[in-house]
Amino acid sequence: MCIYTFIYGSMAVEIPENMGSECLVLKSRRAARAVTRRYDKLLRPYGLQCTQVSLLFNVASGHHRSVTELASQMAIERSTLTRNLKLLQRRGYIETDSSGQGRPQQYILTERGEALVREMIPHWREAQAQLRNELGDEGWDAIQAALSTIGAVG
Amino acid sequence: MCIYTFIYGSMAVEIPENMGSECLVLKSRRAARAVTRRYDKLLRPYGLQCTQVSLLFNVASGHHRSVTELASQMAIERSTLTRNLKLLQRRGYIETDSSGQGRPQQYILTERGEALVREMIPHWREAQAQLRNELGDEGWDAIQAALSTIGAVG
DNA sequence: CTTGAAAATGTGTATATACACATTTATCTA
DNA sequence: TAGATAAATGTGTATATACACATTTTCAAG
Repeated sequence: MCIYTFIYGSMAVEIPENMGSECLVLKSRRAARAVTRRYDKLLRPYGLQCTQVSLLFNVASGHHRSVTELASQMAIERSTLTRNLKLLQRRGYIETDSSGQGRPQQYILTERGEALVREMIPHWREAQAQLRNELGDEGWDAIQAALSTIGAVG
Repeated sequence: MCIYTFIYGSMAVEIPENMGSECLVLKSRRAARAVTRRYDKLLRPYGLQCTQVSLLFNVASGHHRSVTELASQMAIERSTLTRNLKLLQRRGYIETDSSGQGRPQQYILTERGEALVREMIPHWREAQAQLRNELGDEGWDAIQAALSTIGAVG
């Protein structure tokens, strides 16, 4: 692996040359920031931030029976998810399903949340289409595949 | 675009079928979380979190003359970077270069920071190698290319 | 030298993320 | 049924991120 040496004060520090260009954690986080900013810019005029919209979509899908299960599906830390859910709940978009008796907390949409989901879907589609157009079909597909792969890193 | 309808309480809500599998913001954030967790697990025993290590590497590289410039290079919000730098400064790894007279704050490594960088480089390399091995050379290259592309999304 | 624009940084507020530890509830076994 | 075990959630603490607005410094035009 190629490195380069640069003089730093009185000492020489060797930083791997590919640190900036190949550091997976640096690049994956930068990518997430860039995409988030873009979606936020497009969706913010209509209400929530994109992270909350995608969480709302996941709740709407209903493929979960507990917070723990939803956290597992989204590959997000459970306590993080709990707090994000509380925000949506405080704003009246979701609520816990009181019909169930067990310990698990199943979140479902309120009427207001349903209305918001309906409103946001076309804007979300527009954002997707815009980026797909910018990246080209090939680029888009390659990116989707790459993100699926690293999203599954254990 | 294909959608499916599911019954939600008394109403039917239509969520795009590809919402979960193709939402770029969901997937890019999930990928960043996964990679971050992995690097953190590998690097934490040696001190800092991976986000701070990569920031430290960027400071060490010295390709910046101000916080604003560094923020631009890293595609990170300036006020975010400011706070992250303060953390490293509080721990004695970096300091502001007092030799310059202008308004810009140029952060440089302290001796302690230099020692930490030297210590972390092999561990960072090991983390990179481990993931590359898991993903295979082809997968690795494809991911690198994809992340470069979306990281540049304006 | 004054003034006004531009550059750079600082701060308040809010959300997103994760780990460690504690608490509560459900379930199984003897 | 009592006690142990597992499942699910709650909470404290710390870091990461961004936006909006304010403040400070620099610098050029006049």
